[in-house]
Amino acid sequence: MGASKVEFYSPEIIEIANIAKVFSHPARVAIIKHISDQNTCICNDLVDEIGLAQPTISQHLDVINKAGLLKGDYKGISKCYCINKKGLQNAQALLSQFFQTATSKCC
Amino acid sequence: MGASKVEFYSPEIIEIANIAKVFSHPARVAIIKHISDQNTCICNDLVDEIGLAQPTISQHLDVINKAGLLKGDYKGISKCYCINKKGLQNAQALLSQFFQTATSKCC
DNA sequence: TAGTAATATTGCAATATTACGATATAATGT
DNA sequence: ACATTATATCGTAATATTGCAATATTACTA
Repeated sequence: MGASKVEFYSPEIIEIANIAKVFSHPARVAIIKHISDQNTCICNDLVDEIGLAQPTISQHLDVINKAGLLKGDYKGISKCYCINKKGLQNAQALLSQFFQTATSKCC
Repeated sequence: MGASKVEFYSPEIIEIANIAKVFSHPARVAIIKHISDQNTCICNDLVDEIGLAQPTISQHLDVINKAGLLKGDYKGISKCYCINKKGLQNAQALLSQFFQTATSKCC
């Protein structure tokens, strides 16, 4: 991020930024889109689909997961990732509330 | 961004990521929030409000502006930034459409 | 025209992110 | 137990972002 001064912002603002950061890389948008399209997913699928190496996909999945947007269950060897609907809805609510307020107040 | 492979993604996905990137830093969220709260704004205000140096604020404003989220008019010496309501609504629409599709399809 | 104030640009240092090869871990099948 | 397969972690190189001091630019004013 560069020399960061994140500590000065309100929790609400930091939360918005953190959510947006998840979607700020096309690989993660593509991953979320692909998983939700499939309803369920295996990581190896993603490697073929997205065109990035397996560790890179794993890393992106971790970011998405830490934001609370994934549910992962092991089914045999492969890990089945699903979108955490509640998490995604929560993210949507936070962003749309921010947008709502901003657009209603602006000139 | 690190070694980047942005070229492989669909225009829709890249657009989502680009919009999200604007909101992915708390300073920019705070700037957008402050400007919309005030309806109109002078950059020097932001320096006091956000607690970053003037060049840094100017840089962030440029990012927000290039995403089409600002309207700037010179009124005297100071530049009056307003939120571009259409741009913000467009951003909101794109994101909420993505969320809508994702949540409706996921398990 | 010189001085002042507001904003933009430049250059650079500090930090964060991204990508991937190598390797570790975990579960399954033989 | 050993090989195989799927995923995670580690280490590191390449790149991007952030922040600011110094400086330039622009508009106003005396």
